[in-house]
Amino acid sequence: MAENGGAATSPAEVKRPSISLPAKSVVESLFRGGPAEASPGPMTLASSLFEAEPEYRSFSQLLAGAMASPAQPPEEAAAAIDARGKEGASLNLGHSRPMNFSVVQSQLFMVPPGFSPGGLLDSPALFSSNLVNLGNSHQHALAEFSSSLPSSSLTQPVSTINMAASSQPMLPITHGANILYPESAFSSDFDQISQPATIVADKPADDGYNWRKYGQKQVKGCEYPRSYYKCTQVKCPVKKKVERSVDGQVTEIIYMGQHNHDRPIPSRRSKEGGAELNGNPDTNNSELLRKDDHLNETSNGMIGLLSTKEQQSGHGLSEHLEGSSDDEELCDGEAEDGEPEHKRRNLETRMIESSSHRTVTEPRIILQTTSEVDLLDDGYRWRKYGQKKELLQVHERGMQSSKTRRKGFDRPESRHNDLRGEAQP
DNA sequence: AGCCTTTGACCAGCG
DNA sequence: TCGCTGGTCAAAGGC
Repeated sequence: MAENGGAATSPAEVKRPSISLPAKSVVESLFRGGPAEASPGPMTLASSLFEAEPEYRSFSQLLAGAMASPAQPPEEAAAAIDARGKEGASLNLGHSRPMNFSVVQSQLFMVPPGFSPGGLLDSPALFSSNLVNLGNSHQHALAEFSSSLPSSSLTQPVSTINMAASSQPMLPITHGANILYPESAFSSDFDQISQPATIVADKPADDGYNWRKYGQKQVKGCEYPRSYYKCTQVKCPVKKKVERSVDGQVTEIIYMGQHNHDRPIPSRRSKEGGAELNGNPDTNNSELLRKDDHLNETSNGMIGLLSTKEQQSGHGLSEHLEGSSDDEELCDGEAEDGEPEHKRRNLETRMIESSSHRTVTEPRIILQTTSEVDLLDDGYRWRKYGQKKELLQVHERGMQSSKTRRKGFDRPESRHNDLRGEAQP
């Protein structure tokens, strides 16, 4: 039988550059106050950057401040954000910071059921054109969410979190160490249900709901087989698609639909994932969930999308840093012509549009480099050769990349969609 | 016994 | 019309 997407998908063969923290730098200060051993995720980096700037209280202020470059006064930056808010906004936090690394936040922060992106989406601070008054609770919640990312985040090239419409529980995020953050950790009813702090990748997404796998396919252009799950609750229309890497890590989860029922009782789930329930919800999660209560007021979103592919892909950072490489985040065989990718993007866009009741503006936070030559600690030395001022264009590329995943491996183009006895290694 | 996963086959949309 | 592709069905088997 044909190899699953090509034998080249072996993790050992895929060299994924990772980012390590500079021994001493501003970065170090970012982690102060956090758990001793916990390394923050990229979002933490971002949020920490925000917090390190006390004068920026609201997200809009953060944006304004971030937008302001030495050549662009904050007022102009804020105006630019106002003008482009509907298209998303980029943050340039590097203007006044001696950062010698960069983190690009792009694409996928899709809020799954329970996390109620509706709350976030309803938040004018995050998604309105004016980007006004991001409540501290939101900012804090976001920061908390970020801080809950696994420590391995720092060794990931880049964290891509995309927010779109969904009412699904927070998705687990897998990282190299098979640590998942339970989507339920962001659900409003978390307080009532004992939840794990971490779950392993054996379960694609223990979000508190019960899922039945009803299919699996090798999707063309995607590295890993995609599994199809249905919520086992009767008459619950929710489905999700999960892509896994060969080593079992979830690389992407796409939620479709909205649960029309409450979560099953924990005992039910404990049967399926007893170990998952053994974890002690750390204070971060607990607090985060309390924060999330503010966010979980509405749930109009229908699709959640989460991807860790860019985290796992060592190219993500560098390409983002180069500022024009989102288009390269294509599945194999599609990078050149882009047409199939366009099709795919349209399909996914359609999915979201058809199932969401609102127009979703994806947040896009970009931390750009400031120096011409940046040491990224990913083992390579990067030279910045360009920068675009047009946020709209950047965002549009971001929209594309949010729907595309970099495919780093060759895979057969012939029809081998069905996995026939291709057991996991 | 019930629920799950696996997997070959089928279906529908699209170019 | 045909082939490709993603999504789903459903039988079989496992736990």
